[in-house]
Amino acid sequence: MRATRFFISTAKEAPSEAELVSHKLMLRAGLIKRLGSGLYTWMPLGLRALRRVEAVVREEMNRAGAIELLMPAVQPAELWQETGRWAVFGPQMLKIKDRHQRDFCFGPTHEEVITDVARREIKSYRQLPVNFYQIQMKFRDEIRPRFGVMRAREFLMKDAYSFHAGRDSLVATYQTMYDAYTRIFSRLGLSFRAVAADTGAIGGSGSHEFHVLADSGEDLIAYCPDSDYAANVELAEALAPATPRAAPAEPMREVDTPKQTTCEEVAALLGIPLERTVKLVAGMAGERMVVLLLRGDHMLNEVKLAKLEGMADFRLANEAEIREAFACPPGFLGPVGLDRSRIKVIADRTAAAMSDFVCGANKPKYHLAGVNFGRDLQEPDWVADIRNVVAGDPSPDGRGTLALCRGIEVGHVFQLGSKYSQAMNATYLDEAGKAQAMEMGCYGIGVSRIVAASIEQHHDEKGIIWPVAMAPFLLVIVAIGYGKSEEVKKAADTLYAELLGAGFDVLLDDRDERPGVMFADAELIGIPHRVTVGERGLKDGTIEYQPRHGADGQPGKAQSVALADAKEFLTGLLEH
RNA sequence: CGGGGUGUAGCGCAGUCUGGUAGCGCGCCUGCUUUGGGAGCAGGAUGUCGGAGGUUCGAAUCCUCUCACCCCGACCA
Repeated sequence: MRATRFFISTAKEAPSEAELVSHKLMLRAGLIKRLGSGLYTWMPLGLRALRRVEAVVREEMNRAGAIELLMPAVQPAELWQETGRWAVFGPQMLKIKDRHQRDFCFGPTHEEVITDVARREIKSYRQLPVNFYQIQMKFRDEIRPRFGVMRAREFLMKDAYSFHAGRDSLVATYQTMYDAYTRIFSRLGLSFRAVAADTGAIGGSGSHEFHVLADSGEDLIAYCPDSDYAANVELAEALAPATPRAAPAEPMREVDTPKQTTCEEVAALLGIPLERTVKLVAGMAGERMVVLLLRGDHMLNEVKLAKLEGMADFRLANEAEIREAFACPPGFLGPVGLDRSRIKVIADRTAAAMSDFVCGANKPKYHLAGVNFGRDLQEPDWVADIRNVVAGDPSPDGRGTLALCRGIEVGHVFQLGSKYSQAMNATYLDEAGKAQAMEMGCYGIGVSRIVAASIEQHHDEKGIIWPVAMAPFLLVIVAIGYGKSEEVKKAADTLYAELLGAGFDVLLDDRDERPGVMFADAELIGIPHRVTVGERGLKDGTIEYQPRHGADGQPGKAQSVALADAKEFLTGLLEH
C-alpha cells in the first residue's frame, strides 16, 4: 500500500477525552474516531489491526473444530421472553421497536438465538456435539463506557456456543476451547493468564477468564508465581491460618481513642501493627442485623459473602440502623457485649484465629485492647472466608504464596449446562429414543478490546508497538525525497514491488513529507519493521533497516544494509 | 443513579470573574526556500462561542432551562 493512496490521520495531541495510554494512542494514530459515547468508527488503519486479530481468532476456532455462522444483530423480544431474560437483563439491553411497534433488542449476546437455531436443526444425538461461532457486533448499554474501545457500548465479539449429548462431551469441548484460546492469545503476542472465575448469574459449573496482564486492567487477579494457580480476586480463596489461635495473654482493657475512628488511626495511636486490630462491618440480611469481623487490614469480599446461606441480600447497614443496634456511632463499634440473640456474628477465618486483639468498645471515644474470643465474648456464630486475598496469603493449592496483579478480560469460557436448552426446549433424541435437553458451553472473546489491550501492554513514549500478528502493516519503507530524487524513487519502488511480490504487507511512505514527520508517524503507528531509503545511503549503495523494537525490550537499533542484499535480508527477517 | 468537571476553528487551549461584537499554538490552503528526526519566511481560509429562552442599547461573558461529553463512585460482563 502506498501512503499517498491510503488514509493516514495522525495527530500530535490526543483529544482531552482520553485517559488511558491505549485510548490516547489509538486516537493519535488515527485508528479510531469517536462518534458518541462508547461508539467508534474504525478508521482504515485501525480496521487492518482489527481484521488481523479476527483472522487469528477465526483460524484457531476453525482449527479447533468450531463452525462459523452469522446471526442477526437485531433480535426479537419473543426469544428473550422465553428464557425470562427480556426482564432480567435490565437497562444494559438496548430495546428498540420496529414500525409495527413490535419489540426487539440490539443483541448484547446470542445464547437465545443460537439455542433457537439448535432446537430447529438438531434432532438426534448423532448430530452432536457441534460448536457454532460468529464474529459479530454486540451492543451493551454500559453504565459507564470508558477507555475508548476497551469498554465501548458497541464492540466486536467472537462468541461460540457448543451443544452436547452429555456432560463428558461438554467438558471435552470446554478443554478444546481453553486450549484454542491459549493458542490465540499466544499468537497475538499477548502476555496473558487464564484464571478461575466466578460463574456469576449466567450459571453453570466451570468457568475461566483470560486476562491480558496490565496495570490499567479493571480486574484484580490473584496468582501463585510458584504454581499455575490463578483466580479472580472475587473467587480466590483465603485459607484459614495454619497456626491455631494463641491463648489469651493480656487482660481486656479500655483504651482512650478520642478521635480515632478507623483501625489505621487506632493502630497508629497505640503503636501496634494493623494486623492486631479487628474491624467490624455492620450490615442487614433481611430484617436481621449481621456483624462481620475482619482483620483491620483486610477487605470484605461481597461476592463470597453473598454465597453464604441467607446472605444473598446482604447490604451495609445505614447509620440509623447502627445506632439502634449498638447505641454507639460508627467508628467505635466492636463485637464485645452484643445481644447475640438479635445480632448474628460472622467472623472471617483470619479474624476468628486472632487473640489479644484491639477493637471498638461500643462506647464513643473508646476502644478495647487484649480482647479474646471465648473469654471476653462468645465465639462467632459463623466462621467463613469472607475477605479478599492479599499479596502474601498462602496459595489455595498449598504451593507457595499469592501475588496480585491487574488484568484486562479478553476471553471467557463457560460450561453453561442446560439452563438455556431447558428454558427453550432444545432437545435431542438419545440412543434410547428419549428426549434430552442439550448440554451447552459458551466461549467469548472481545475482539475489539484485544486491540486496545495489546497497545496497553506494548507501547513506548513514541507510540504503539504492534506484535507482528496484529500489525496493520508489517514493514514501512520511508522514502526520503521520493518526489524529488529519481534515484530514491527507483530504489524504493523496486524494493516495494519485490516485497509485495513476496507476499508481505508493506506500506510505502511516498508522501512529500519531511523525514522527521515520516519517522514519527511510522513510530506512532507502530509498524514492526522500517526501512529508510534516502540519497544519503544510496550514495554508498545502502539503505537503513531499523526494527520498531529490539528483542531485548530496548528500542530497535538501526543497521545499514547493501541495497543489493536488501530483498534477501528483509525477506529473511519478515518470514520469522 | 450519586458526586465533580468541561463544552469557544479539525485538535489542544486562552478569553467568562469585571458585558462592548473572538484570539493563540498545532493542523489546513497558496507561494518561495528547505529535505536523514515533527522545517523557515510571506500570505490566506475556517467559528451559528453545545442548544433554547431571558436580562440589556449591546451577551462567549449575567440569569433560567436543556443537551452532549469527561472524571470518581456504585452497578455489570
